[in-house]
Amino acid sequence: MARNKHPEETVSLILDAAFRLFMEKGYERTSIQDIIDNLGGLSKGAIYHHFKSKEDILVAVTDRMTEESNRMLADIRDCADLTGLEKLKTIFKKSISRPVQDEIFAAAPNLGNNPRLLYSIFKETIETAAPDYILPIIRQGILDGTIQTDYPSELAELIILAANIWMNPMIFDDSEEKTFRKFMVFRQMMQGFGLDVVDDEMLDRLKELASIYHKNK
Amino acid sequence: MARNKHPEETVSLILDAAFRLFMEKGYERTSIQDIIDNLGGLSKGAIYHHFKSKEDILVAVTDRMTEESNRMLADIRDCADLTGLEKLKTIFKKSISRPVQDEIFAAAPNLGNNPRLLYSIFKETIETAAPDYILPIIRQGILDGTIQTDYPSELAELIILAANIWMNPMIFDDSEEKTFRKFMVFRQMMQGFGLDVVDDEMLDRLKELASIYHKNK
DNA sequence: TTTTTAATACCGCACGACGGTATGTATTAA
DNA sequence: TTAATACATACCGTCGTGCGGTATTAAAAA
Repeated sequence: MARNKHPEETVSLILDAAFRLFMEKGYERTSIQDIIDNLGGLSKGAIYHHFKSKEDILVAVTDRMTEESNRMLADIRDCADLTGLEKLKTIFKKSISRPVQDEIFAAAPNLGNNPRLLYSIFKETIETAAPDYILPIIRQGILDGTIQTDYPSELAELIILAANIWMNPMIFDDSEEKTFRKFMVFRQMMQGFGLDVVDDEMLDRLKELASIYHKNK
Repeated sequence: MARNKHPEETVSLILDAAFRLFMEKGYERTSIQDIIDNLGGLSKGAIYHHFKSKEDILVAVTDRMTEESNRMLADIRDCADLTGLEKLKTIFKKSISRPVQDEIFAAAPNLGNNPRLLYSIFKETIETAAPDYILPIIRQGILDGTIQTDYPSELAELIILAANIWMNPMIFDDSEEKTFRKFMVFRQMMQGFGLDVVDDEMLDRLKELASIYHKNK
């Protein structure tokens, strides 16, 4: 393939193909050659010019996956006129009402059979989402009196673990009903922490989302 | 190596070596050749006679890891003279006071850098521990009135996920203090579900355990 | 402007290691 | 004597990766 004046387009192409293949076949069962074959004439050398290893491609793919979500989290975290508790509530509300047509759902992913990708999400959740996004919000909530806890960072971890992993439809291919039941238990857990973040409107929206997702596959 | 009249001993040797290597280097960075080299004269053919794939070895290793724990869970589950809530409490008490000198801790494992093994534990937790052990106990608790919930299987999942994954020192290499703080949040979560399963004696024992574990490495 | 230079986008082959298999052989129990 | 089985040996195809080379570009020098 001819040299591209804008190499980031090539990088993007590689990531597109890699993402799709990782989702379809899993990371381990996707070879570099598979990615090449889905790229239209690009060579192995090209890939290893832009990425230093296959693992490096996985990292880039995961980054791109969580980018949008992290941007949303950052926006809410940095919003000036919400209490800590309100921010938490906003997060769950938004994560429920996110557009369904985005590429993640379109790929009909199956992280439940994808150890490496699941591991990436898991790591991202613990090492980034919890300390960088949820924790500051909880700290604020403690200051403004809307959240009470003696262990903010552990609370942040447990909450986001439940939300990002256990309730993630990409990981658990739950039925519509099961998703709903999980959410009910999640709500009770949050209430147990004194956090009333799930209202009935959100539950309605959730049913809807689960239904759409299951029609897609 | 000469033919062994008791082939299960050979199988056990293979699993011993594989387990140690998986812990030390991770599943993916352990090659079949590595296992062979740690076996004293056993050949590749021998391994592939007893296991049909490397993946198959991983499954066997994980099974052996969770075997003891599952036996304990089964014992408690099938115990006749405890209420559901008491059984839950017994589980957490026992899992805290388990002997520290067992092989798992001796290997100073690092599941946090071991995607495949982490995935195995994760899967085992969701697909076996939750439905086969915790769920029946919760169901019993509902019947005998010591546990109240509309969503028993989801409650089982969330509880065991927090306990087996989030609070697993093999996965999270937490400091002694952090482990304790997690347990406090876990306790609060359980209380939020109306489950008072963590008493002060358990917390004391926990501090002790965390301390021993960290001296080992 | 033209020429030179240095960087870089990409090619493609070759390598060593890997997981896995086919086949052979010796030992055992029936 | 036979059939099954516990191994050994030799080999295969594929994989991730390194590397020498080439063409294209933008910046520096003329």
